[in-house]
Amino acid sequence: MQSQRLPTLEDVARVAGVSRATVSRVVNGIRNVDPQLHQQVWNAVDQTGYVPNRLARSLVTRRTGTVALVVSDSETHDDDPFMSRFFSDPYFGRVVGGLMSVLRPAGVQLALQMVGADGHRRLIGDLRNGQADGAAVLSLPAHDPLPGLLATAGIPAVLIGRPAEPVPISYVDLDNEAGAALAADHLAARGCRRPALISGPAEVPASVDRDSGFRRAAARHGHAWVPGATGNFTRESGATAMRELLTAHPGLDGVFVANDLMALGALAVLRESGRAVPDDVAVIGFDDSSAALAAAPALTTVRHPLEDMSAEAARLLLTQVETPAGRVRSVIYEPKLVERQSA
Amino acid sequence: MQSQRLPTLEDVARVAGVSRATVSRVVNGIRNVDPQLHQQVWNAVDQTGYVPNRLARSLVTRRTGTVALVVSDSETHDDDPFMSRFFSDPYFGRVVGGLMSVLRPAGVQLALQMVGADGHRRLIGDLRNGQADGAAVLSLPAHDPLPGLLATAGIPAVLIGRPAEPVPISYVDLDNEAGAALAADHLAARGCRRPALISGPAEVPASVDRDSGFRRAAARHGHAWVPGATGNFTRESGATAMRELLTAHPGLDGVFVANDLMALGALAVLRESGRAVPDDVAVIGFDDSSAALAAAPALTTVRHPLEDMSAEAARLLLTQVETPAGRVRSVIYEPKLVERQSA
DNA sequence: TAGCACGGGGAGAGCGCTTTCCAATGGCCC
DNA sequence: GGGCCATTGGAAAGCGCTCTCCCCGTGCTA
Repeated sequence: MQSQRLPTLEDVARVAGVSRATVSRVVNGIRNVDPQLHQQVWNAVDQTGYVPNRLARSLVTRRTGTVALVVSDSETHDDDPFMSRFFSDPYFGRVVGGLMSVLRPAGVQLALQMVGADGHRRLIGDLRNGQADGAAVLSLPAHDPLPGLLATAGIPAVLIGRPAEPVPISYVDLDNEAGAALAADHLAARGCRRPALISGPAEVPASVDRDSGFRRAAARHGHAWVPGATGNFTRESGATAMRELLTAHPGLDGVFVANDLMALGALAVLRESGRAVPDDVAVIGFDDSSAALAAAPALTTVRHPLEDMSAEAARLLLTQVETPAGRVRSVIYEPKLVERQSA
Repeated sequence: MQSQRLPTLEDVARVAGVSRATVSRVVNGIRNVDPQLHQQVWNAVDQTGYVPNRLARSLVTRRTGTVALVVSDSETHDDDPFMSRFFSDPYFGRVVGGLMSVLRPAGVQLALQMVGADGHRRLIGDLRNGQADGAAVLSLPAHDPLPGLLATAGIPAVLIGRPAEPVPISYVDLDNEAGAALAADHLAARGCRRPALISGPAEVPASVDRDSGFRRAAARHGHAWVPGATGNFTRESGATAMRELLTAHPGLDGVFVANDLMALGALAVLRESGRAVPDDVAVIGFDDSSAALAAAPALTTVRHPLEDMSAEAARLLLTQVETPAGRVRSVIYEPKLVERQSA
């Protein structure tokens, strides 16, 4: 192990026979430098194997070339198994992939930050101190103070999914209402007479929108009221909800499930109960996650372009980092229905 | 936006009426400081809202409190869609979740680093410069120079999955051979007479082991030779492989698939072909990822305790960071069979 | 020929923190 | 009561880098 001192600017300068300042200029491509010196410096860099120290650089430039992906879970605790569930959910990976697709070409790195309720102050402090240039926020709990704190602190930040309370902060989101309406329309078009609904947690904005979007569209098709049950976006909760629904309304012939994972659970229960999908009961999911294709029958679902949205979030964040004075912006995506076999 | 200068140690010192050094000692809990001053300092910290600047601290301590999760894909390019595939694969999320379960309580942060072949030198440089205290490496390509480079540079690092070539570096891995043998035994126990095999890419060590493990165990059960096809760990490739297999060996009555995702594809093809699972053909997957439960019928599979392994990797990494002189270590996990409905 | 503008390079002051070294203080023993 | 050690706080030297000044030299104009 060669934990020798690493070459610094100073060393390169000595080898090249110039001053630190000049090496810095050459390395950063700032200002014209005499071509010959320029060459000398690069030779010295190669010779010494110099790599600029990002930390030192960031300390003075106040720029890190890193953005944070903040996963805010102020309501859960460290020992809560929730987190592992969250990471293995396809959701997380899609977000990371989308962010990376923009960040990587831009040479920006991604740091993962998980914060609980106690970590907010610390996080804001670190961010303001230049721990990262900005933050993409995945806000899990329904009423999260974090977006507000970020806005107040003037930290470049973009939310993935709109905040529960209005906050002057940029975000990308999906038109969840429209997506749910798509599902309702499709069910109606198939001739469903008794649609039902499995919603997500009532505090999550996306759940609420999917719920109301579906009900409103169903109403347009003459269903003044639609029976519903609630889950928490996990497979198991979807199964439970489906069982409830079946007990209370054995005659239902279509169900819209607020995400694919729950739909998977619903599908399993339907199968157990001896109902054929889609012939006896049509099922529509939401997200078009990898789970949708894995399902049998393959899930008809509402496509949630999470990768695109995350990529856009990264782009917004990057511009915001460039131009801190810029306007707060939001981009809403239109969902579309992906028709497969379950409905 | 209050982009005022943030309070520094200096400011706290002024407010508390002591020197910077004293504040530093108090904040870091180093050496006994007079209890009264101690209190004064903390008051001043609260009053100013001081948060230590991690960058500045790291610059001098040579410790960052961050480890990197390096995803090495030296064979792919930026425009390769491979990466998005990788992130949405359950694999990635499980690794992150496992690492986080150890890192978070330890107050260590995770930075995501993706490097292509061109980025190696840069990565090593950054790491040595103290960009991160160590690296957990997810090495995708078969013959990756990165592990060797890390070892030579003396950077604390742990591989998740053993390196293709022997390299003096710590790693955690699964006994893939044993896992595959489990599958073969189970198939035999069910009375399969014509087992087949869908393997992963031939260059990936895990694939090779699963392949040879299965064949060896099958041989013990009297199957001197087992027909096989190869995929690349994606669902689609699993479907293709299954089709090939079915064409060449229509009479097969059991198949071991080297990962769950491919098994999903295989299941779909089997269904199309009118074969019942497990009655006509028994299917066993590998990984016990979330996909296994989503499958219909639910997949019998070999459990790959990736979260535990990643957590252990994080632990190894952390000790290695503490004790750079420590021995190179490897931890091998034992797989076990999870019996569900597909076999 | 004197004056001036401008391009290019060096010196040095920090960025915010830790940590070594030293001085001052107090307590204790002889 | 004086000397010595342990304890505690301060001064200051960096960590490696950027960037503002400032100076020097060249080439042009008047």
